Amino acid sequence: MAKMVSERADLLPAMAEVFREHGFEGASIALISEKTGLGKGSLYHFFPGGKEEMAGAVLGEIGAWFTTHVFAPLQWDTDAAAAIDRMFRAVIEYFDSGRRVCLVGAFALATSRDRFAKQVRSYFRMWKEALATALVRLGRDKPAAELMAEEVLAVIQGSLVLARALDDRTVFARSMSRVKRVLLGHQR
Amino acid sequence: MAKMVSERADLLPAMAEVFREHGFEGASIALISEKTGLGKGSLYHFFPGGKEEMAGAVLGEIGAWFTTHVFAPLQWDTDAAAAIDRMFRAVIEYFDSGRRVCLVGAFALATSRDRFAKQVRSYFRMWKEALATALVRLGRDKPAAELMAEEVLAVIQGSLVLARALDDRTVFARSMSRVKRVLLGHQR
DNA sequence: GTCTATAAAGCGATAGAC
DNA sequence: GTCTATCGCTTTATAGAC
Repeated sequence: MAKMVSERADLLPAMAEVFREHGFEGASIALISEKTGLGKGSLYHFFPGGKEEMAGAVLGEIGAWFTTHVFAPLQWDTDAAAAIDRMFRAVIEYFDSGRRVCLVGAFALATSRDRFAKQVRSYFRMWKEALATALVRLGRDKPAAELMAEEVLAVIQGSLVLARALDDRTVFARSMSRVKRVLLGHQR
Repeated sequence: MAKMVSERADLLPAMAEVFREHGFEGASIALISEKTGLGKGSLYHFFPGGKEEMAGAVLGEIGAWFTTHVFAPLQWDTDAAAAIDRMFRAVIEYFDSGRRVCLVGAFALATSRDRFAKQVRSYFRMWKEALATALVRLGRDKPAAELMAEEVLAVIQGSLVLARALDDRTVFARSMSRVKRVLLGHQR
């Protein structure tokens, strides 16, 4: 077995999965080491700040992914309806139809909220603003668009909670198509 | 300072608060001991099963509270509109207008879900069924009522996530009044 | 029923060889 | 850059005095 040389970015997906499944406190360095296949020493080499830096980096990557694939299209695409449609596709795929938890939402509920408050708030604020912008472009007035955006985010997060609680992935798919229908005005 | 003699039930509210604020893994016995004002020895006297039994008892009490104050009225009250109205009052007060997290929802997202899957599922199933029953009594047909109930629960849970993430308690109040208006058909 | 003392295990983090 | 060994601390849980 050859010794592998890693890059920081390569570790993030596996680390993200551990944090998603076990939460910040539940994700032990031993477990992260096991799931990334890297010894503790190597982990601390890449993340001298320890577990907190690891979780911060994971949140950062999640934020970047959503910025590229969801927020930016919503904000700037001239075809707002198409951007919203793509948002739902991306969300359904990302959260694996409700089988996968939203790490940012989970962190928001837990103790970790305090540690990562800035990143957590920024994630939801950007999403809300981007979606509201798309809705304005679709003809809604600003205040109504912001209320709608807020409700959509709440339904997404709540459906993830409910899907997991009821152990029923149909919940998430159902909620997403319902909300999409409301947003796009029964077009499809 | 006189030595106090406690009852198991008296400890549950303080323990619930610790679990809410720190999650299952974050709630250490030392912290629970501090917040209940009881030594570790006493805690293990009441809960020989340790932390898992403590969390289970807390979930049990939460379930009982909601059964009495929310589920039963929804299920059996002949005035369904009044029962729904009271549900929202109870929920807003219980979750302290969004400042307080839903422990059951938080457990659903975290590792603890697996341990307490039965209690978590039961809580949401009972709530959904009770609310759907009230909606049927209000004139909706069964399938529509169940969909609405599902969405209401999702909005409640999601609003709690969002309120905490954005650190904005107006989110929760706003969502609740919006959802209530939809359910009761713009009556008030 | 309450407490303190303590055991045994796991934790995050570091040191240092390679 | 990777690993193993280890430190120091906290954890859950128990034992036993009162």
